[in-house]
Amino acid sequence: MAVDRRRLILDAATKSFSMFGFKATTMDRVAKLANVGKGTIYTFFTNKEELFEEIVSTLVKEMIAQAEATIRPDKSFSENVQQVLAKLLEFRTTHVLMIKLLQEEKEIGTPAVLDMLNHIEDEIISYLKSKIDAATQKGYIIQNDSEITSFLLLKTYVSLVSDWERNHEPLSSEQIANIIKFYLMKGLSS
Amino acid sequence: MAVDRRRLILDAATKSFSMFGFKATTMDRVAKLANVGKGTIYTFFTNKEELFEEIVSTLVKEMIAQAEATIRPDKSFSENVQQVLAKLLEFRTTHVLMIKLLQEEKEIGTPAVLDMLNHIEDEIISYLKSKIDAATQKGYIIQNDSEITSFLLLKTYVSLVSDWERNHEPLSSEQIANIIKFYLMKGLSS
DNA sequence: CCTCTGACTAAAAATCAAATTTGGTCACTT
DNA sequence: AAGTGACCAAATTTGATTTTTAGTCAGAGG
Repeated sequence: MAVDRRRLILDAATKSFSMFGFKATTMDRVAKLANVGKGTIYTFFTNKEELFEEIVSTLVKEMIAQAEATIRPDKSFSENVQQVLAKLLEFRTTHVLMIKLLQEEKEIGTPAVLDMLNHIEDEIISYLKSKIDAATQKGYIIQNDSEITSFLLLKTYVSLVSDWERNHEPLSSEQIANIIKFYLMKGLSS
Repeated sequence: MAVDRRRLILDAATKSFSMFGFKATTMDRVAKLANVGKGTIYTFFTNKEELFEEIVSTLVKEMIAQAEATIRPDKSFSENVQQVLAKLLEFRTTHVLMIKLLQEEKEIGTPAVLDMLNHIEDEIISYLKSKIDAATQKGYIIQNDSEITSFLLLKTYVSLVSDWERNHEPLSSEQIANIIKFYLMKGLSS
């Protein structure tokens, strides 16, 4: 096997999705970029959506791996939650594909992109939930419903980072950390 | 003055906005409904937006009056917050104009409507803030920043009522009340 | 006078057919 | 068997044409 065509296609598609978004990325362009016949793409992926899905799936793994890497077992649960949220949210502003997806969703409202963003949100909540469940198990926090807690954690974080800016000066990460600690963590501390 | 033409126009426009939304309401239709020449509308309102604004402004006043009416001085601050939020959110599902605006924003994305919804949100937050400030003054709660508190209260409430339903069974008002109390109120209690 | 009107206009939006683009296939090459 | 690109039906874009609409204003009516 001289060249991994599947890899070539994934790399080319990732580049194109990042630069032009989902809608403006054509299968012809991906084929050209990957130096591959268009038909070859369809031997690895059943359609454009599935190709997109695989790439987003990798993106999510990358996100969670980076978040996971920030965890410091010597720090408190509350501080680690901060770290993880901060890292996850950083993706919004640094990762090119993520930026493009958020922009495409807002400006064009491509349905496939909305689906993916919802999917990403679900994955993040599910990851947070696993962390919260583990912390509950170990008695670090008290807990009613970890699903609701993770849901609210993410929603609150996103609100403070993006919605807040419509009417106010942006909040620093430190301010956000304090707010989350003040409102959401007090209820959880045992 | 036999008939209050301004009133006729406002009533007709309110009906039309409620039935057809902002975009599909034409000034001709409003004039017809109000039994008034089209030119007459422009003697009271400089343009369609301003007419709309006045109607939404009335809607907001109505909302806040209804919320205010649910306040029971003999109940706790926390319970009253619940009551007020519940009442405000009830508007989303009962008031015909509100329903139409939310639907138009989601489906067509009319910019003038988005502006109005943002405006409504701001008014609600400002109202909540005034209540929180009063409660802080009286020593019922402790408080860092009432602006952030009201912002988070509303955002959390809306998330629980609408976003939550994408993946879960809707929450009952009682459940929502408990969640808000558990997460947001503990930090506030003195 | 002064209020009110609806025919009028310029600009925006909807319509529709033709032209172009695009996702996906498959007969053929290597 | 793996890979390709010409090909096709379906979707999208274009642009010229028609229709609708916000806003105006000359004049009717009281």
